[in-house]
Amino acid sequence: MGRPRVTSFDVARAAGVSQSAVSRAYTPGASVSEKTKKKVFEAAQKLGYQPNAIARSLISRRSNMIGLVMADVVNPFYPPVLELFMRNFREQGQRVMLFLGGHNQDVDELLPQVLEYQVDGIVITSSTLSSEMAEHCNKLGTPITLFNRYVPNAEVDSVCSDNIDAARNIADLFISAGHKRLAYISGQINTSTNQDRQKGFFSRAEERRQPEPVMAEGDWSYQSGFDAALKLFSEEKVSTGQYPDAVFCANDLMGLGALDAIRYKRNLRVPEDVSVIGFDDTDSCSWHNYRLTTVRTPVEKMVISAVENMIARINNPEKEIIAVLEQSQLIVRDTARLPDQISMPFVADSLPADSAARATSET
Amino acid sequence: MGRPRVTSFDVARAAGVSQSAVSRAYTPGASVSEKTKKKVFEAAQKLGYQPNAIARSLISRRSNMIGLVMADVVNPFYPPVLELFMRNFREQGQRVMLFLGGHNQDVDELLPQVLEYQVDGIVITSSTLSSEMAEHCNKLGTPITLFNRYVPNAEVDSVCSDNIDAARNIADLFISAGHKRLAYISGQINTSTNQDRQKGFFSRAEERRQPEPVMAEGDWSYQSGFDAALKLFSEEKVSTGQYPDAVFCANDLMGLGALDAIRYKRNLRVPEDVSVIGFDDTDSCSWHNYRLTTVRTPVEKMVISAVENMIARINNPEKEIIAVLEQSQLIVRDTARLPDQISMPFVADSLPADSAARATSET
DNA sequence: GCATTATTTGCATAGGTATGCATCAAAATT
DNA sequence: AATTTTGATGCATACCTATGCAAATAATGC
Repeated sequence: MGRPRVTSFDVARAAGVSQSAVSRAYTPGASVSEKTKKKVFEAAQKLGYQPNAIARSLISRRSNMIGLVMADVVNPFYPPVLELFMRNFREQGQRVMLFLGGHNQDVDELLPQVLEYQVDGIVITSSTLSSEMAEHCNKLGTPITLFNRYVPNAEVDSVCSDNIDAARNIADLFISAGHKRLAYISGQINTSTNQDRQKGFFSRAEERRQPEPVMAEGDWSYQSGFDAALKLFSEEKVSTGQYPDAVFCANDLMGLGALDAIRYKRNLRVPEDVSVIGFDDTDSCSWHNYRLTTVRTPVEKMVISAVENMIARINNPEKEIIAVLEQSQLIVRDTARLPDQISMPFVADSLPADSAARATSET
Repeated sequence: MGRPRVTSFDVARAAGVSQSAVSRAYTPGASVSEKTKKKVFEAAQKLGYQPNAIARSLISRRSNMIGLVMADVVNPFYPPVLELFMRNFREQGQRVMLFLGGHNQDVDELLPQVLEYQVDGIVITSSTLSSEMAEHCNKLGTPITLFNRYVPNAEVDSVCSDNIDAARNIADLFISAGHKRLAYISGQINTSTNQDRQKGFFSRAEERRQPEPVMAEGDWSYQSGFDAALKLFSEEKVSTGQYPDAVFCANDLMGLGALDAIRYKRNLRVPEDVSVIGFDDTDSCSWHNYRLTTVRTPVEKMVISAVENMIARINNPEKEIIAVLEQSQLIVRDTARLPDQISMPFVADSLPADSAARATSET
């Protein structure tokens, strides 16, 4: 199948040096004179030689490949995460083998395929693996980092944001601002992300002696948020005034769906009649027609932590296991009435006053 | 660094067979008895053995890895493309090494890194490579497929959608529906995608003896579409009635931005005062508040073509070069007045009449 | 039961690079 | 000029698996 390849031996012959010399020419910091280096590169250039990373990996026992297991690229939360991982791993000289489809049960089946390729490490986003599998990887010496998933007592690193805490804060904000009828639109109920957000929201409401929030089930999608809101704001409830006055949506997509339903199907005003808060700070939240108040996870910081830690562990397998837990911020826009005192870190993302002016002034 | 690995020799010893037998046990269709196969797998199980794909690649000259070069994962057009590629390549037993950041000039620098890993093939989305680089890959026997980019006379396969034709059709639709003042909001002007869409739109307008469409420059982002629309619909133009009555946006994101600007900043009605058409059929187009009429590229079909062709070429390097060109469809929603006779393939994506009813009936 | 064919098995080698060790040349020291 | 130190080079081997070939075994036909 493959044509005869140009190898380091060919280059060596053409350059009049040994194969070792060729190898060293391509190894930064190896012991080679500038002169032979030059000879080697010239010969390589002429022959169209490229070092074979596969062969290198075999002998050096370092593939410089990271296996990245992603749950759901289509959810707009993930593309930026993917991009950040790619960029940061690349800066560390690591290539990325991508694997999709990581619901928890899948991951155990997927990992052997990843391990086959002798990746230097594995990052798993938003899914967990069995403890047996973790043990297996550990035995093989392949480090694993969980991103957005925490496993107590497990032998794996993890980098998460504190969903429970953030959701508790949202409850606090709603209540302190005087909302009386809280509601929650859930993500897929069996996911840990959803469970944490729900738990935080409900538990804080209870602590502050509020009636239990009403809940409608979604699946993270826009349409499910839209539908869920139609249920929470049934025409009957709207006509009797017995509709929620504060809705926490487990992610932005559902938040936007809910917004559209509340405003355009039920003709309620946001935030005057109803406050809505989302989660993730997806791009579309800042679109002019939405301006959804939401929670931003420090994704960049998290990815950088994950990558740095992975590299450190590859270089030192004995490194102690870490469990990073980052705090989120509230991104204040226009869809929620908030108390004077905001009880969590926040950023006001107001529209630049001159935006329209600037844009038109150039015509 | 790496612990001592479990190799096929270890398994062979434990199973009381030769290393060849172990290898064959893992090779589908190889000549091994069921009995030894069983012995091998049991020993492998006990030792935690996994075949080493790196070593296999080295000798078999097949890495079963595809290099996928993506331009811009953050643009919502691409995540579905990525997912499709992942799924289809996986079904063909191929893993994917992902590489980001492929603007044309980058690709030539990026490819050597991809080739190092002896990938069986390379897919490049939305970027081109120099003819020298194409020649280089050709010499190495590494097939290349361009996705969404066509290079006349080049020695590479390509799978594209016909942007020019689609844009011509949009112009036709606008004109036939009686629009008089056409406008175009461009993507980044140096990209071929934008150039094709622009060329098609303008050339057809000219052919039909319309005044040249006015144009505002965007960069594919929501905000740039918003800003571009503010320019096209300056307050002065709006007050004198001299604003465009039909806007073709080079992608959906800009289309949505334009919609928001036109409706909420300029208080014009869409589609009564202005028709807007986008491109790509991104998810958010179908959101209730937008319902953007747009053009859908047959992405799935294209990815399947690209993958099938790649596999075929890997198995037969002498296969003739193909250049697939798929037609797009119009997705009819609510943002454009259209003629009675629609001159291109189309789908009416009307809101399900019972959607709201169904959603509320369950409360 | 013997000859013939089909199926398994093991041996030995190849695939392309990195690296410890020994050798050798050059530079530095006295 | 003789000796030590430094740096460059080549040799040989290891990394782990796949596969052609020959030998051995099992299955088949008569």
